[in-house]
Amino acid sequence: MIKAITGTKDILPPEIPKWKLLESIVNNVFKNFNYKEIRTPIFEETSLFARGIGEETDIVGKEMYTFLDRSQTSVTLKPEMTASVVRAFNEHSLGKLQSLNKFFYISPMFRQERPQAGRQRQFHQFGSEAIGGSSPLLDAELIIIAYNILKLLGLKDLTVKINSLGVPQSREKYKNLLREFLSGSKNYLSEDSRKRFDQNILRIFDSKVESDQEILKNAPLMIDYIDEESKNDFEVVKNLLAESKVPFEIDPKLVRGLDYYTKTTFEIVSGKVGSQSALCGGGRYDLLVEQLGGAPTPGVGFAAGMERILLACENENSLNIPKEEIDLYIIKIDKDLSSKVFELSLNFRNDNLVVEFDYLDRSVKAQMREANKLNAKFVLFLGGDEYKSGKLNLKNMSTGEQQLVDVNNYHQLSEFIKK
RNA sequence: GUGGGCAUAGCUCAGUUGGUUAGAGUAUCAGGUUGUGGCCCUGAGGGUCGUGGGUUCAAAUCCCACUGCCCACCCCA
Repeated sequence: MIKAITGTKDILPPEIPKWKLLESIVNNVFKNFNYKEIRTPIFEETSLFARGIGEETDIVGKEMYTFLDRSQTSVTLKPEMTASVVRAFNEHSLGKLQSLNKFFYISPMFRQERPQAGRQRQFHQFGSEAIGGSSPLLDAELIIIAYNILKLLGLKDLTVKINSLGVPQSREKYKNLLREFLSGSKNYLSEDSRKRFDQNILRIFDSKVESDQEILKNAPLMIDYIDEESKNDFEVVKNLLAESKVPFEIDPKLVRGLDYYTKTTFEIVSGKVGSQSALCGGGRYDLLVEQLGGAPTPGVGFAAGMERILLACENENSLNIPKEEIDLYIIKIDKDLSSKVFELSLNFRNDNLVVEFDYLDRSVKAQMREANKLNAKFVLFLGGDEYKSGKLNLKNMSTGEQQLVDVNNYHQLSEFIKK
C-alpha cells in the first residue's frame, strides 16, 4: 500500500475543526492589527533561499527540498516565508505604493529533516512580515500579536524570550570578543560546539551540553556590546511589552539560526510540546530587502509553527471544540420514497439547514442510530399513514417529543428548526 | 547524518517455555416482532501477525537483513 511521504501527515476530518479555529483566530487578530494577507507560490528559484536565508545555515545547507524541473531550473519548496515575501515585495515594488507594508500569511512549509515530536517535513506556519519601518513599535506589536494568538488558544505554559543582536558591525566586534574569551577553553568544548566555534560562534549558546554551558557562564554577553541605536530600540521594546502586560524574559543567549536577523530577536516557547519547544520565532531583518535586490528597507517578522501550537493546545487541553451537529435528519419509512427524500432534503438545504439522510436503504432503526450519531437536532419521518394524509412526524432528538407537521410547508418548518 | 525504542483486526492492545481453525475491548454492519436513537443484549464481517530470508516436524513467538513509525541529538516553527 502506498503511504504518505515520511514526515508528512494527512489532516483527517475529525481534526479539521481545531485547524479552522486556529486559522480563524489568526485571521481575526491580524485583521484587528490591520495586517494584509499575502500568498506566494509553494516553490521558488533555489537561489532566493540560498541568498535570503544564508548559505551557511542548516536550512539551506541540508534541509531544503531542492530539485531540477524539466527545464533544468533548480527550484525549492519553501522552507520559510520571509524570503518569498521579500521577493514579492521587491518584484511588485510594493514599497513604492505604500511606505509601510504589514503582511501576514498561513502556509505549508517544507524542510527535509528527521521527523520527531513537533517536527514534520511538511508543516504549517502562520506569521507576518512588516516591511518598511524601523520603529521598535513594530517589533513590540508583532510579539504582542503572536502572544495574543497563543493566549486566545488558551495556552498557559508560555515563555516570551527576547534579545537583541545589534547591527552587523557591533556583532562582529562582539564575535571577536567571544572568540577571544573561548579560545583558551576551545578544547574543552563539545565536538558540536568546536564546530560552531569555527562556523558560527554565536550558536555555541544554543548548546544543550552542560559542560559547554559551564564554560559559557562567564562569557561576555552580546547585549552588553551592541550599538547605541540597537540598545535604545531594545529598551523601547521592553517598555512596550511591560506596558502591554506581556510577561517576557531577556535571554542574552537567544541566537537565531538564520543569517538575516539584526537587532531584536524573539521566541515564544512552550513547556508542553517535548523537545522542540519553540512555538514561534522571529526578529528584525533590516538588511535583507536590499540584499535581495530591493531598495534599502528595514523589516521585522515572525513565524509560528501550527502543528506545535496545536500539540501544545492538546497537551494543555486548552481548546474547547463544540461537538459537530446537524439540523435535520430525514428518515424514510417506505423504501420507495428515495426521490421524495432527496427532493425534500434539497428544499431544506436551500433554506440553509444542515441536512442528512440515508443513502443506503437501511432500516428505520439504523437510520435513527445514524441520526443520533450525527447529533441531529431534529428527525423528520417520511412515509407511513400520516404521509398519506399530507403530514409528517417531526421528532426533537433532545426531548424526544414528536409532532405532526405539514408536508408542503417546509419554509415554516425550516424557521422552526433554526430556532 | 547519528543514537535508542516499537511493528498482531480501522483503533488500543493480549498472545504463557515455539505446538491445533490468532484473541479481547472498541469501532463498523445486522438483529432484539408490525414505522423511532442514546443504555443494554445477541450475532456477523474484518488479520499473508510490517516485508524477505533462515533455524525447526512445527514460528506471531527464536536468528538475520530490510522497510516503516515513534522519540532524542544536530537544527529549527
